[in-house]
Amino acid sequence: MARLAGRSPRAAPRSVDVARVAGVSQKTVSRVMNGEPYVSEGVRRRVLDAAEELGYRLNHAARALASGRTRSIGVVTLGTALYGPATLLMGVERAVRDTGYALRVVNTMEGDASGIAGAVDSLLDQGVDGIVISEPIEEEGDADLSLRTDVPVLVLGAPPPFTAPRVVTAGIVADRLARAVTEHLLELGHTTVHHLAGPARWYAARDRLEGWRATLAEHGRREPPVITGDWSASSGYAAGRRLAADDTVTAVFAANDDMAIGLIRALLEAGRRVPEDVSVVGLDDIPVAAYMSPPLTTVRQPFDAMVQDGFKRLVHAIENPDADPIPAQDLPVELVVRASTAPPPHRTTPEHPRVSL
Amino acid sequence: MARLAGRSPRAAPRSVDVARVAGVSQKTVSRVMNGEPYVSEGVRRRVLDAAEELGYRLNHAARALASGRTRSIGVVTLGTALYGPATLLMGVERAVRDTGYALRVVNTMEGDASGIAGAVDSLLDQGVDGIVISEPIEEEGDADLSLRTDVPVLVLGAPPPFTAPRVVTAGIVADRLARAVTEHLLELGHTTVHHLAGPARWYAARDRLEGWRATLAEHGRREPPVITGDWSASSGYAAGRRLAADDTVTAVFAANDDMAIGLIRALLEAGRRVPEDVSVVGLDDIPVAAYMSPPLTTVRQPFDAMVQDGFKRLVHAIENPDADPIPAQDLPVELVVRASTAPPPHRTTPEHPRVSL
DNA sequence: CTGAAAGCGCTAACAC
DNA sequence: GTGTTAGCGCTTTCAG
Repeated sequence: MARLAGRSPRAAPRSVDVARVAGVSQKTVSRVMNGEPYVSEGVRRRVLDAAEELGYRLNHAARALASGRTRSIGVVTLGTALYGPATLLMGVERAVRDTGYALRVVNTMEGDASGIAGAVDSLLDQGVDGIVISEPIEEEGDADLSLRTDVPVLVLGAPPPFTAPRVVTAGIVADRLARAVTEHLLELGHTTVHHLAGPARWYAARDRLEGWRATLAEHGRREPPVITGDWSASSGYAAGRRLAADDTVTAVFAANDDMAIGLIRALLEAGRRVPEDVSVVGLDDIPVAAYMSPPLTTVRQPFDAMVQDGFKRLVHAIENPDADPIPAQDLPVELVVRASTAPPPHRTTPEHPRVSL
Repeated sequence: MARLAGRSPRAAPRSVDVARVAGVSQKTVSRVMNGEPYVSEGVRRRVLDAAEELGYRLNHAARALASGRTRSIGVVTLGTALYGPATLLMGVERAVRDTGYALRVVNTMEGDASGIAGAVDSLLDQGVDGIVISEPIEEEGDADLSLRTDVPVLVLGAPPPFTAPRVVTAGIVADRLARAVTEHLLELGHTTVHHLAGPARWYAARDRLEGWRATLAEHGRREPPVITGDWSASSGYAAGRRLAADDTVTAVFAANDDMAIGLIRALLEAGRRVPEDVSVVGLDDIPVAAYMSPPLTTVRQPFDAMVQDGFKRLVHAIENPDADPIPAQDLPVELVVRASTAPPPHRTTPEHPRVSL
């Protein structure tokens, strides 16, 4: 049945209403709203004025239905306020707003049944034009995740072995983070470096683990057993208690700053001095890292550049389906040396009878 | 012009396609997809099977256009990875997924021209059914922000003087956070408490400032000059350098943990012991707070409960436009006493000759 | 440079 | 319980 001849007074104005006021066709209004060429300046102004006067607001649902594109991109994040993921998400929001796309967010929680694939699915379901997966973690079953997607996908952080038609990745810093840390410690004179890793399911944790391992191997150093935490300061603390008992430990690389902080606390409580007895380095450079006692040596990832670069390439892939993808940019890693690292204690005989300096 | 008789093979299946396969009308498919009653079990199964077989996926844009509702809610956040805002956002994501709504995010950055109103506008523009404003800050011009919105709005964190048709707020912890801290310090025997506030534009900062001020007044204590930071550890450090120079300072309440951490570092560097010479308490209980040296005394906000409660009420307001709003729940504040607070140093002459107990 | 007509895929309202 | 009919407000295609 016809809705009604004279629409309810409070109904939102439509483009035809604007057209009527401006004295043009509805299609012309559409042209103006989309910034299409071939509209004379005079008409454009009239339309804009009419729209303004009526308080016209384009209906995105109608546009999406008619055009088949939603002009929105979806992001899959972990449901945590962890520094890395949270910073990345904010970066994506910032990047997206400049492009005119809207942002839809869905998160996977660790141990989530449907996982990333489910999240991607729900995004596809909502009809996004592109997808960003931030800090992926490994799914339950298959190691090789194949995304059944026809929209471009950007993977931020350590890229898992995704199989998807149009994937773009960013943040090829991969093992360079771990390498920078490990080499710093080795250069300081430590015989070897211990590693407090992140949860094995996180690709970011694996990258660091492998980078550390490779660096040690290249330098012909013994690889001590790995300890695994869960990114939290409390897991770092637990690890620290174990490590403190072993006085061959002189250098530890924690996979993130939170764990490094917990670790240092445990070391200190056990009477091991940092950095005199043991050097500790974290990763992230969280805002408080510089204000620890001692100030934490750490590595910083170029989150902003990473997101910006990745996003630019994602949008390119969305808008130029057939063009070649833009190559990824090479991003710098920044080692921030502060006071939690130092040369190893001097060893005369079996043990270290030595004070600072 | 007609698109084409036999749709392109790769086109997504529509509900009519499902209907054809299931041997029912298109409307029945719609009923099944929406879980409407009055569909026999047999038909429902046939439809579901057909949908599954075809890989049918409901078109949300079409649904939104036809129904006038998008089943999505928008969130306005600050573009920061600060603990409070980030945690709140994650909470909202978690809450939203259980309700079947989709989430759209837009962020305001501090000093943003359009500010919250602009963000709300862009959300309205995208057609959301409800809006969440997390941790609002004051806009450029007007103090009294009136949102021209017809959808319900949930304000998380300190509610500003919003004027909007259908606002719901959550997190009435308001001055209780500051009160808990200030009273804790006073009970320890400190004559007064200094305050390192957050940026004045943040309503959350004001709440804390006022709570601290009120508590001091109630106890008849002198109110020391306020120092203002920007939530960062480095601003806390700067404040700490100033405070360290004044040895009448025995207790400081920092408006968040990051600033408290910077503050403590500055105090320590200046040779003032924490907590023996000066007690410091933060606010948030960030994950590393317990692993500082000394472990930080702080207050924790019930973020999860706050979001859950608020969100439940928002959805209620969306789905029952005419019903009375659900009253806000009273939320607890949790003071976490660790080692950064202690009774004030013993003073022999002018001041309080007293030790603990 | 501008306009007319025909849908996009779904839900709403009403029969049967 | 189920089907029919009319749009939702845009973009698209093709004529002018």
